[in-house]
Amino acid sequence: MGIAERRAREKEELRSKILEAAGQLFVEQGFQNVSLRKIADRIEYSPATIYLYFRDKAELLNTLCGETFSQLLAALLELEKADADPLSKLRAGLRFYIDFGLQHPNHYLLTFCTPHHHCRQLEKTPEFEQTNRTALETFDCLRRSLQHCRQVGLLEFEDLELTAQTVWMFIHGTVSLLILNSGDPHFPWCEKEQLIENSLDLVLASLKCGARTGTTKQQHPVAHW
Amino acid sequence: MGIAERRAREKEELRSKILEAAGQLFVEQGFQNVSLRKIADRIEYSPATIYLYFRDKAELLNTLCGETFSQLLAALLELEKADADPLSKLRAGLRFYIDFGLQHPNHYLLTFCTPHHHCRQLEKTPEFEQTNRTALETFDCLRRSLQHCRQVGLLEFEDLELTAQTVWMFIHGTVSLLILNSGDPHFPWCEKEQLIENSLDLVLASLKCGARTGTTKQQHPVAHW
Amino acid sequence: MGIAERRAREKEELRSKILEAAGQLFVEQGFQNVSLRKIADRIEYSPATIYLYFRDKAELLNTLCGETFSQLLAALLELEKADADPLSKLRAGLRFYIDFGLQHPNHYLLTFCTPHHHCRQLEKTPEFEQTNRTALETFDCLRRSLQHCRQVGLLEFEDLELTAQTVWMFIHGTVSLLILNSGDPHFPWCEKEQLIENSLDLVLASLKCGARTGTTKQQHPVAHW
Amino acid sequence: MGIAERRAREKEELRSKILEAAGQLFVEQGFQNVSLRKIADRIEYSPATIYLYFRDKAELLNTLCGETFSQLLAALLELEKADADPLSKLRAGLRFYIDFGLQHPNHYLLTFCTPHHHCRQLEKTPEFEQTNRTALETFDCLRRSLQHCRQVGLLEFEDLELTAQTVWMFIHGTVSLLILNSGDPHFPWCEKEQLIENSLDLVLASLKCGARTGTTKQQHPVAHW
DNA sequence: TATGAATGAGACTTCATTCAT
DNA sequence: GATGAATGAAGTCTCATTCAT
Repeated sequence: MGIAERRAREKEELRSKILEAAGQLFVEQGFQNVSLRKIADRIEYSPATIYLYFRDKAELLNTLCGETFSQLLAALLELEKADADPLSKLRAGLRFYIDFGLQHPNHYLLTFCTPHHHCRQLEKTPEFEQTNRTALETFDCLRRSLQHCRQVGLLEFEDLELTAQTVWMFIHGTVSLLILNSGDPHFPWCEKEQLIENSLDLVLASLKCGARTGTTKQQHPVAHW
Repeated sequence: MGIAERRAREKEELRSKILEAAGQLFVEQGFQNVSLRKIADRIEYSPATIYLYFRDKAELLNTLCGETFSQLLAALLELEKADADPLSKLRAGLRFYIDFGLQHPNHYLLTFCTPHHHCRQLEKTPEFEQTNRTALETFDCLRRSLQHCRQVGLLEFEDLELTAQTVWMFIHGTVSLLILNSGDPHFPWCEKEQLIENSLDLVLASLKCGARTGTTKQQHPVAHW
Repeated sequence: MGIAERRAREKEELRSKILEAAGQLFVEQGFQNVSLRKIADRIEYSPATIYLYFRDKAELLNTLCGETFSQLLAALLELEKADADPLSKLRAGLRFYIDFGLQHPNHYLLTFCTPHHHCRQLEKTPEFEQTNRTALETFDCLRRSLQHCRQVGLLEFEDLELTAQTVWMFIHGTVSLLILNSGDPHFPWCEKEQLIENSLDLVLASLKCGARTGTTKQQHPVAHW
Repeated sequence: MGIAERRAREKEELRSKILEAAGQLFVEQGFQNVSLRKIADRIEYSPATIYLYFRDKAELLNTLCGETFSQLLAALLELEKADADPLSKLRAGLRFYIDFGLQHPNHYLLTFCTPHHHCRQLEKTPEFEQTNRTALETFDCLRRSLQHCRQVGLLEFEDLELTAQTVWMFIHGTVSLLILNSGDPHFPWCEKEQLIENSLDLVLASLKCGARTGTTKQQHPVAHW
């Protein structure tokens, strides 16, 4: 009994070690430059061992993304239950999303900033379906939160879906640039905390005023390249 | 003299050919799938020839991005001269930036969505310096444009630098997600044009209302992972 | 006592299961594509278990071939007992050999069409000795059958051993080409049944006429390559 | 001029070296067990170098077979011109075929005794088409030779195609067993030269007597396994 | 007895890069 | 200036085999 338990525990630990090593290497060396061999080297196991835990490289990556989403979703669902006004909760959720990305830069880049050309073949696997469902649920949190704010009159907007997607794009822009360029000495970056809070301020402000009010769509020259 | 001139001209032409072929291939096949051999094949030269023009692959890529963003800068500077109100010109500039990204998705991803681990060794090369200067100048366009709008009372904000960086982050979020996920069938994306225009609307709205007005910074739980 | 017996029986059953699964897989997937893991998967045991029954892959294969050819021998011995004239029985035996090969193409290929480089180490094992004895006995059937035919005047030939070996070579040629190329669309193969019967006709005809009669050994140019 | 020539010569030499090494290794280690690495090691070149001469392993094998056929065909066509009676020429051709196989055992096994599962993808390449055409032409030599013998009354048979294919099967049986088992100490093989000549004697005898004469197709028990 | 876990070796293949010519 | 030839390193992945439990 104890033996079986210990085995299961050890197996789970190695699995985690693989995922952790993979995540670290992605940050250190860039996603494309990490091979299964390097991951195996880092944890001092044979490359073949990895195949005992993940069918192939694609599944390893997918798992990495999936785990990230699960954690994020769980935390966001927790935040929803908080006893606070909808706007505060919206802001807290967005802030949480940003912090989460900054604390898991490798997973974030992997999930949102990397072309997933390998997904074609994964689309039918149950793991992928699961990851996908989690992602959609996560986005649902944002929809709900915005909807709440509108219902109680704290925010104004017409199209919920369009608004939610735009808000996500903005916040994603903040997270991804902070991850990628925070250490770049060639650009006079403002202080990180300031950038985050200002992002949240602007996003919420844009929805408070009623975005469309007085805004005229301008004619713009089309870029031909 | 004529001979030397012709030689110099030919040399420059081949250099351009290489860059052009590389750029095309990036668009066609995606960044990761382009090898020097493929570039060489397309222009019907030997792979070794490329090394007469670029020290290594990194330098080739860096040059390519640099040249691409020179085009962006040139176009944005052109837009500045237009005879229009500052707000329209700001909006046109942002729109142009988005379109540019969508039309050069691979260059955009390479420049803004990829960790640049290879830059260490490039930092001292004159090509890199040049690229960097271009990037800073491009960002200056945004600063100037925002400043104009504030001066004439069309927009309100306190910190110019902070605002410019935040605006860029938002717009970058729009571009990068549109590039990466526009074809993703697993997410109910809104129509691309709608997303772009809504992004511009919201960004400008946030600056019109005076972002800080009435916004209270919320206490938020810190994420521990 | 009962326990020991049951255990021995169970052990023998698992051994049979392994051999059976291996045989099936060879037919289904071709010889080269069968790994120990696939065999283990099919019987729902661990790959390691196979090593409790067979020293290594080579021994497994050897045993498999040995058992298969035991079946051939048994059937041929049965045919011998039939109440028919010797020539009919010779023909029936050869026909049986051909059919057997076509029904066990992978075993046949493995045994007769594949260089046995691994035999060196196997030569001393009792399993190999057994296999070998079976093969020799099988060939003895052919010798006996030919001898019978000669004794009763149905066939004419001088050297029994030489004749038997030649007949086997011919029939082997028929079997092996039918196995390897029967599905080849690039060659205008005659109908399989025709080829088999014609082979038998020609073989027997050659022995009826007295092969040497009137045949002059021709001078032939030696091939130098 | 001299330089280009030398280069071309050197390139051709290396190509030959690769093919030669591959052929040797097939004999020594068995076809399935030869990897590109081993071939590269033997000629003391890098594995990658082989890819400069052959697209992949399949093309290397195909070339090997193709070259063999070409040599065989050329020699057989030469034999056809000889001034001799058709029967002698037929026998000489068959003998030549046997000798050729014994002198190129690796090529022979590769071409005629190995399942060509990899050909599916090759079928459309011009190299494969060429190899195939050569093979068909080679078989045509046999057809013509048999036809000549029949025309001048030296041999009797009904169906030319059926007869040619059967003769080939017989001769192939002789060649392939001699190649594979000539060194087998477990079987009391007759002397090689005797086996060859006896094969030729029997084949020709079977066609002289008129195979069908007096041969009754026997009822035979069907093998059920 | 049976096996889960692990691995060394090796499979085919591609790539960025170098160098003699 | 241009390149044909060559390669070391690395890529993903499979396999027969071992061993502690």
